[in-house]
Amino acid sequence: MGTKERRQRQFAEREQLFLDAARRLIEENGLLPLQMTRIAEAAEYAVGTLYQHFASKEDLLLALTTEGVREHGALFARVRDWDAAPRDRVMALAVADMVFVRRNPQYFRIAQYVFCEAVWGSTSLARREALMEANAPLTEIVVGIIEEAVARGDLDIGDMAPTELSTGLWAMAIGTHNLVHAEGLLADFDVNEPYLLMCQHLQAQLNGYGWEPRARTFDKAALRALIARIKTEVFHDLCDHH
Amino acid sequence: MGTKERRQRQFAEREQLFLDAARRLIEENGLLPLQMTRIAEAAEYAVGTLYQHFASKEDLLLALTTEGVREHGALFARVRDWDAAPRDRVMALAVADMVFVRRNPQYFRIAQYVFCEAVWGSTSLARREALMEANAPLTEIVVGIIEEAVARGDLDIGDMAPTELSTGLWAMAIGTHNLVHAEGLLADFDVNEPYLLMCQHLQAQLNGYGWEPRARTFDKAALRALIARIKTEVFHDLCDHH
DNA sequence: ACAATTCAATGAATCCGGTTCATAGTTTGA
DNA sequence: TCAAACTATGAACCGGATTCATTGAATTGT
Repeated sequence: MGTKERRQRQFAEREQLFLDAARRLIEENGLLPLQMTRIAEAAEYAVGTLYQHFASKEDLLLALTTEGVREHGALFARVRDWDAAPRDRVMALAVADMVFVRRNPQYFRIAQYVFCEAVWGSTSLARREALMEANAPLTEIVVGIIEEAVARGDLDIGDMAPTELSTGLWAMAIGTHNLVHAEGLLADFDVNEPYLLMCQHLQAQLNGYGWEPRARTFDKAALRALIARIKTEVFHDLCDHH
Repeated sequence: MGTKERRQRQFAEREQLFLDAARRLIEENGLLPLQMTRIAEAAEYAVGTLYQHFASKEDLLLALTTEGVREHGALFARVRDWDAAPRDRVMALAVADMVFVRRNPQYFRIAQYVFCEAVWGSTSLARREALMEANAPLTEIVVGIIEEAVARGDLDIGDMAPTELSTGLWAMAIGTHNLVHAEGLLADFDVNEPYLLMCQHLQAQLNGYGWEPRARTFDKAALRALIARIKTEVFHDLCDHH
C-alpha cells in the first residue's frame, strides 16, 4: 500500500503551499513585516504545522532562496544547451540573470539576508546542504563554458584555473545585483538600465581576459542586438515583447 | 559658559564608547549573539542610556557601518593624494580595500546585514543620511581618478559617463567581498588568496576598458610587485611586514 | 546657601513575535 | 470496532528589543 508515499506527497505539497504563501507575502509587503503567524494564516494552517516543515524562520527563507537557485539553474541549463560560441553563452548567462531578476524581483533581497552570518548561522544543516546542492549545477555550467572556450582556443587563461576565472564573473554579477538592490546607494549614479550597464562591463571584462572573438568595448548597439538575439533564441517564452 | 558644549562633547564621547563596545563584542562573538543589554553592560551604562543615542539596534549597526565607511574613505584619500598614474591608483584602491578588510574583518558582514531591506528599513533617516554623506567622498575619489585618466588620454570611455564606469569597479569590489564573506559558498572554489585573485580580475577588467598602460593579463609576479609597491608607498604604516 | 527647575540615567516592566508542546483529533491496522 | 500511532492545533512560553515612570544630579535664580 502506498499510504506512506501519499503522506510524503501531501507533505511536500503543503511545504510548497507554505513557500508560495511566504513568497506572496514578501512580494506584497517586503521582508520586513514577514511573520511566521501570517504565513501560517495565509496558507490556512496553524503555526505549529508550519514548524513541522521549517525549523525556523531563517530556514524558511533559506528554502525560498534554494527554490530561487533552482529556477536560476533552469535558466542556466538553457544556456548550457544553447548552440552558440562560448563567449556568447557567457553573455547569455548574464541575460539569464536579467530574466531571473525580472521574474523574481525579491530574490536577491532574500538571498542577501540569508547569506548574512547572523542569519545563515541559524539555519539547519539539511537546508544548507540543499542549497549547496542546488547551487552546484550553476557553478558547473559556468566552469563548463570556460573550459570549452579554452579547449577550442578562444581563451588562454595561463596558469589560472577555470574555477578561478569564474569567480571574476560571479563577482561582477553578484556585485551588480548588490548595487542595484542596495537601498539608495545607486541613486547617486543615475543609472537607468543597470543590467545593460552590467553587460557592458562584462564585455569589457571578457575582452580583458582575451576571450575571442573580441567585442567592441562601449558599443551599445551591438550589445543590444546580442541581448535581443539571446532573448529570442534562448528565453523566448520568458520575455515580454516590448 | 561652555556648559552646553561640554555636554555635547561628553555625549559624543559616550557614543564612541558604545560603538567601541559593540565593535568589540562583535569581534569576539560575531553578529548573531549581539544584544543591546550586553552592549550597555560592556560600556557600563544602562540600556536606556544606550537608547538615547541609537533609536534601535539597527541604527547602532548602521552607525558602526558609517564609521567603517569613514575609515575606508581615509584610505581612499591616501590613494587620491598618491602621485602615480591613474591606472596604478585604481589598483591602489583595490589594495586599500584589502588593507581595510584586514583591519576590519567584520565590516562587510555588518554592512551586508545593514543594507538588507529588512534592516535598512528600520533605521533612522538621520543615520542613513550620515552614511550617505560618509560615502560620497569615496565615490568622488573613484570618479576623480577615472576623469583624470580620460583627461590625460590613458582611457577612452566613448559616450559612457565616468560614474557609469565606476559602477563596474564597485561591482567587482563588492562582488568579491560578498563571495569571500558568503559563508561556505566560496569553499568549493578553493581560492587561497581571494584578494590577489580580485586584483587579477581587476587588471583584466581595466585592460578590457582599454585603460593604458596595459597590464599583462595573468602575470601574477608583476601584480604582486605592484601590490608590494603600493603597500610601501601608500600604506606603509598599516601593513604587516611579512 | 537654598529651593526650584531642568535635564539625564536608570532598569524594571512592557511588548512583540518566534517557537514549543500538551491537548485534541484523525488515520491506520488488527 | 478499538487501540495504537501519528498529525494538527494554537495558547502559552520565552528571549530580547524597546519604553517610560522614577530617581538623582546639575543648573539656574533669588
